[in-house]
Amino acid sequence: MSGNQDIKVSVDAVVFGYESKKYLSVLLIKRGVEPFKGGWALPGGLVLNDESLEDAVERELKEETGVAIDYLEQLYTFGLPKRDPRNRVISISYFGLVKPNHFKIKADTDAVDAQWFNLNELPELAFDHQLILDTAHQRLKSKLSYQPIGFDLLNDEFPFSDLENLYMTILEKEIDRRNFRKKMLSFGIIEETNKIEKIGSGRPAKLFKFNKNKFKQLTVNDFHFEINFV
Amino acid sequence: MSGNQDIKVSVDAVVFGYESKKYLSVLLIKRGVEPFKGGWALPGGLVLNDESLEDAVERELKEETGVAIDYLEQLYTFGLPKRDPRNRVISISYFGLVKPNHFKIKADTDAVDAQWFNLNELPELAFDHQLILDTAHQRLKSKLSYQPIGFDLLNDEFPFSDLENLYMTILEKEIDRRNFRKKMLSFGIIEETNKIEKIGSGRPAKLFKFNKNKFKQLTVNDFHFEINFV
DNA sequence: GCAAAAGTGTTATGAGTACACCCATGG
DNA sequence: CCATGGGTGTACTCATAACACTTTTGC
Repeated sequence: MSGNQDIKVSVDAVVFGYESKKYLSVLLIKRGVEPFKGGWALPGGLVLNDESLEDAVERELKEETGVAIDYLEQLYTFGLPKRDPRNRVISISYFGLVKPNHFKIKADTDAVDAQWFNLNELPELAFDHQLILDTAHQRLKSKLSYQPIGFDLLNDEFPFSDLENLYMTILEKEIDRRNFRKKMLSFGIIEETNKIEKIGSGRPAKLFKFNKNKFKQLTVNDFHFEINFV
Repeated sequence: MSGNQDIKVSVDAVVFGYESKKYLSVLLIKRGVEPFKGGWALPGGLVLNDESLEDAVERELKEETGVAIDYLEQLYTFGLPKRDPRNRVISISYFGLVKPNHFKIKADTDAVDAQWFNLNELPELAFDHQLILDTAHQRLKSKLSYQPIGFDLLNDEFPFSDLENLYMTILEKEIDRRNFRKKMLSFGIIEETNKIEKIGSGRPAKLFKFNKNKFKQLTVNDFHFEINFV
């Protein structure tokens, strides 16, 4: 019952980014060692003896990709005996989001081969990483409806159309713009700035801001965020 | 980055039971070894090298309590370096439910000291087990509203009042009986049996049954279960 | 016939849904 | 003045919420 357990502990992160009006992206790294050398995988690695799981994820992300993360939560722990072909390694997976601002991959690191992939054009992934990714994608889809995490995929100030498009892209649904805006604003957690963004053609858009503090206040008094459309 | 990682992997289970019209119970065991020898803790233990995490939980539950579990899902992984005072041990926690039928604790086992505790009258718990328990309690509360897991806390056939009381107990809310019944039945996942239960005083109650297959069918076609009352 | 719990229907209110035109800008 | 995307209001429908009396049994 003790002494001879031989299991390694690793963390892996599924980090999503959103390119305005386009698609979801996922952060992957090219493996430099066997197994699956040269293949693509989620950023991650073994946990050090004296660091917390969260610290491990953040360290690995920094080392392997240099990307700064805006939202991070634990996803699920994958532990089938054969998920790593060599040793037994269980993986505590994390789910992360980054704002477009923080997309930049720094090249000053070990495993230089970090890259954003369109979620619809993924390469084959090492280990059970496709399963982990699917789990994260599922989590993103469902959380979007009952927690205001979408804002961590947008810059601090954003035009309303970005928010609309984000929801439509992730939920893979058409959403009525008027109803969406009405409901979003009704929560009272989005503020209008007095800035205006002019890009491309068409009428310039007002910029809005998510008021995180307001949201936290409301949450205390059994306030419920929910966005659900047919 | 490899070779000298020294972290043990354990599983722990928070198993809830419901005593009709009374209260929620949690399954605990009395520890036979240090640390916290003689104290109460969640059932669990180290994962064996060649078993899956789920197998480990089920094995430990069987060994330590003899209780057969009706619902089991992964809860959260706790991994702070100091959560175990001696070695580093991360714990993958699970969330379980048992029907009243299966409450019996078999005494033919190692750690004989397994016992059900009223959730409102808990002893002090070993390690960070109170935190794990709180997390599980939270999960139970929130899942009850959007997944039909309440049925795994009742016998296969139950009077409607049991279901009502279960929801009121767990959600700590008064619920209008007429509206509750109307909504529950409207999902079409509960069947009336032609049995009747007479107990104590008052009018005897019809017994109902949860139709799991019907529920699964519906789930495929974007059916959404949700019970929310003010 | 009294106590205890089971069973049942209607109305009012508010949230969700469907739907289409005008506005501001750049070229 | 045309193309492009931003910004806005109303009416209908349906789900939720509030609410109280009757029925069946045991004692």
